[in-house]
Amino acid sequence: MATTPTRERILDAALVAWGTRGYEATSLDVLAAGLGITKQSILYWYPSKEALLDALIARSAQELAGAMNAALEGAGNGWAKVEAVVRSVFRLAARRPELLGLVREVSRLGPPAATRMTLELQPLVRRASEFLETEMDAGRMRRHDPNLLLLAIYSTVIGMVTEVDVLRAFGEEPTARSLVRRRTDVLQLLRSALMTG
Amino acid sequence: MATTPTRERILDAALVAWGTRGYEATSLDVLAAGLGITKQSILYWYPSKEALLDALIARSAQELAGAMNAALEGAGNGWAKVEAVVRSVFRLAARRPELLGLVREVSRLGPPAATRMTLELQPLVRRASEFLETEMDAGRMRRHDPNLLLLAIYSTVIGMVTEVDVLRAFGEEPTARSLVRRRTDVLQLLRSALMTG
DNA sequence: CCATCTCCCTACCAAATGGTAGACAACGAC
DNA sequence: GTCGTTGTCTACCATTTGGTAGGGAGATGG
Repeated sequence: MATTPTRERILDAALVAWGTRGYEATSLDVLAAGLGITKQSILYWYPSKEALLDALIARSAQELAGAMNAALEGAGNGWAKVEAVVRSVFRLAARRPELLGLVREVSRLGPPAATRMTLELQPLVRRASEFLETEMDAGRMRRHDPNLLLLAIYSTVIGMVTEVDVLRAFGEEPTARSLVRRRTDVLQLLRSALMTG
Repeated sequence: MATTPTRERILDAALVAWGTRGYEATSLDVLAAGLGITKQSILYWYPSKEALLDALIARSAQELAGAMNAALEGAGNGWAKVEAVVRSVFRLAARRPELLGLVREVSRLGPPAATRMTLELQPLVRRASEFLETEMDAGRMRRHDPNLLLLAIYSTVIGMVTEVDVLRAFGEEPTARSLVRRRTDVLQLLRSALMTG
């Protein structure tokens, strides 16, 4: 197994720390200590904390968009495809729970970080919107504002983060499996609202 | 108009600042400057930053629970009541947009803050759960896990915060009115999934 | 064997943070 | 008038933060 280069290891550590404890709450020193290096080594690879966040956003957005795009371009249509896309996110989130946490964190941070991530994901959103319109034109889905549907689906996905928070507040650490099952159930609630027939 | 006592003004300022920019991101100095006082005056009323957060959580949870309780104890049943409760939150959030922001922020902060808020809202959650069970027993609502339904409804409400973030990422400041309309639409999506007949 | 480049380190620094100590003005009670 | 209380302030402080300057070990290449 090839040793991961420092550059990537820093991104990994930042993803975990910032996606769970938060950006302001995790200093470069703490980040470095967890990697067995010093803060100055981080600043060698990334000129500032903000630059590191920027790089992390770029990589994470690409990872998310990549997974969803694959499902979106794949076979099938109607509800099956909606489910396939959402499931692709769940699979990713089960492997890297901090990814969704980072999305939540970045959107909370506001511009310029949030703007950056939003722009990065925009092509994907547009493609998803087009898909929904096609489905509605074909009569396979009830007619709604596509952006509204995307928002509802997005809420379902990002709700996973909230759910983790709530469970943690009770001192309970949820398993990836239980989370995915639960979120899939919530998704099913949407199904009967969205689909015709 | 009676001048609001300092104690309350501090809570108000903290709610706005922490509910939008975040807890770690807003120092006591900044908070005090906005009030035209010094950090030491804040520390006179609240022994520490954490104690201030604690007091803020208590007051905010009470405010939220109070509004929802009134709607929950009111007349009506079935979907009308679900809508009444959610609308009561929307009305509150339209007047004090930072309230939901604080809920999001606190759940992100994790224990002990999140635990505190969760406990504070627990009675309300239990009562809501009982209401849903009554409705299902009476056949006015499809049978589901009540906690699942609450989670779905909660996602709809808290999604308002996410929506604000996303819009702000595009440099757009949403109006309270447009937000409420939008969220009500999302809520309607749930309706057909939940109700019988 | 020397020069260069890569990568991480030690040593600092200025600014900001949460918090403490204590002075001081206003004010009501006696 | 004096005394205690209340509420705010100025003056500090220790620690932490993001960031800079520069040294040095080790590989690489001529």
